[in-house]
Amino acid sequence: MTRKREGTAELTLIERARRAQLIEVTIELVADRGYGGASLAAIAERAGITKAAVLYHFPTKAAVVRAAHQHALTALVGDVAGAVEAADVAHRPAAYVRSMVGHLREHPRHTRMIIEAMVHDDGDHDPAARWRPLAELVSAARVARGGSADIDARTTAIIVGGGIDAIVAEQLHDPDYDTAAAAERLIEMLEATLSP
Amino acid sequence: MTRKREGTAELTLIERARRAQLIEVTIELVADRGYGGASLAAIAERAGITKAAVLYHFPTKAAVVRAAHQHALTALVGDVAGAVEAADVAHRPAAYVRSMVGHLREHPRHTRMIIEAMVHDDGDHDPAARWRPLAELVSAARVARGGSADIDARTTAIIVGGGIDAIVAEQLHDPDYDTAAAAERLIEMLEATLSP
DNA sequence: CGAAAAATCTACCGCTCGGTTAGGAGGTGT
DNA sequence: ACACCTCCTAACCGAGCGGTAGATTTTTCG
Repeated sequence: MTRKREGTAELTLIERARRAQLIEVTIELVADRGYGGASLAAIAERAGITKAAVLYHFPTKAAVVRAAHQHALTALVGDVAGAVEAADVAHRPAAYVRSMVGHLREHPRHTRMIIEAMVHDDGDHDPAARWRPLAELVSAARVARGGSADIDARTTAIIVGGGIDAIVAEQLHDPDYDTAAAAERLIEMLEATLSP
Repeated sequence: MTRKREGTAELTLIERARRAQLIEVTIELVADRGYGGASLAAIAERAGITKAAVLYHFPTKAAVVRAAHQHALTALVGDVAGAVEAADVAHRPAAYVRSMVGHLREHPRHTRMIIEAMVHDDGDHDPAARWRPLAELVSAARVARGGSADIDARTTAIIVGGGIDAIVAEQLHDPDYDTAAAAERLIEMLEATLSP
């Protein structure tokens, strides 16, 4: 019986290590072969164990993928949040774009993982929701520059967010692509709508 | 043996009709339930026939999806090409964005079909290639305005293309979203990098 | 050492997938 | 009446999927 520890989990060291390893290989797999290509058998094989062992550590395949997605996502948002808070309000949208593109450049697999999970998994996920933090930074920046709160910061955020995704996608295809320059160009376009 | 007509196909009327119907329901299916949700059984059921009958008209499932994708794509590029040619060179990038967003607004299923096929199907598809026509319009427009050919029209095109995708994705989630206004905002940002 | 607990393996189940095979209904031309 | 072609169905196949059951090895610890 797959009785598992309940409540405030104190995980064994090896359990921790396995979970971390499984998350790692799942990210690799999803990044390289897409969501559908990350079957339990494939995950197990790359981790050097069997399907059943994988399902000993996670209740379902969906849980594995969810954990992998979460792992990639929290690393990203932590990084970006740090960079954004270090900037003054008027330049936070730029800092947001710069740090996000930078992080994704250094962790391309995480990128694919996040995009794949977004696109495929949860049916109707609102794109606007994903970029709402950016929308708020845009509004605040406009105010800080003496303008009115942008009445359609939502649209600006959606467009810029799409630009970020596109830059990262291009880098995934061509590792030599200069994403830093592309980010600056995107920021340039963003600034054009930011000033009053 | 599935011997099929070879060479310069003269298709029967009913064959034409079935093929068109199958393409139609495939587009619906892919748009609503994603690429993976468009199984042969699902396509057949929605068309009122059996899987085997579907495979009588198309050699493989991939061929059905390819045909559906092609159908959606040619309609789009025809529409856009017309609008672009009607504009003078300096304003063609704007016309491109406007007409593409407009077309996709009127045919939301086609949109999903195209995006889904791009993302999922053919492995490593270069995003830059998809937006290369736009990149050329950008270069030409800069020249027409007396500037130098943009040295990184590629990046501009990638960013703007990502913006288009994002606007359309948002419309798919929220049918009341004002894509026309969003397109104008995107054009505004584009124009900022277009003038010398 | 020896028992309990943790981690894993082997073997299987039911399901769905894309695709194949053999054949039959219905119209058409001779 | 017969053969032919088009369009379709019913039944099946092998592979891969996520998941389960029970035995078995490995680790932990008194």
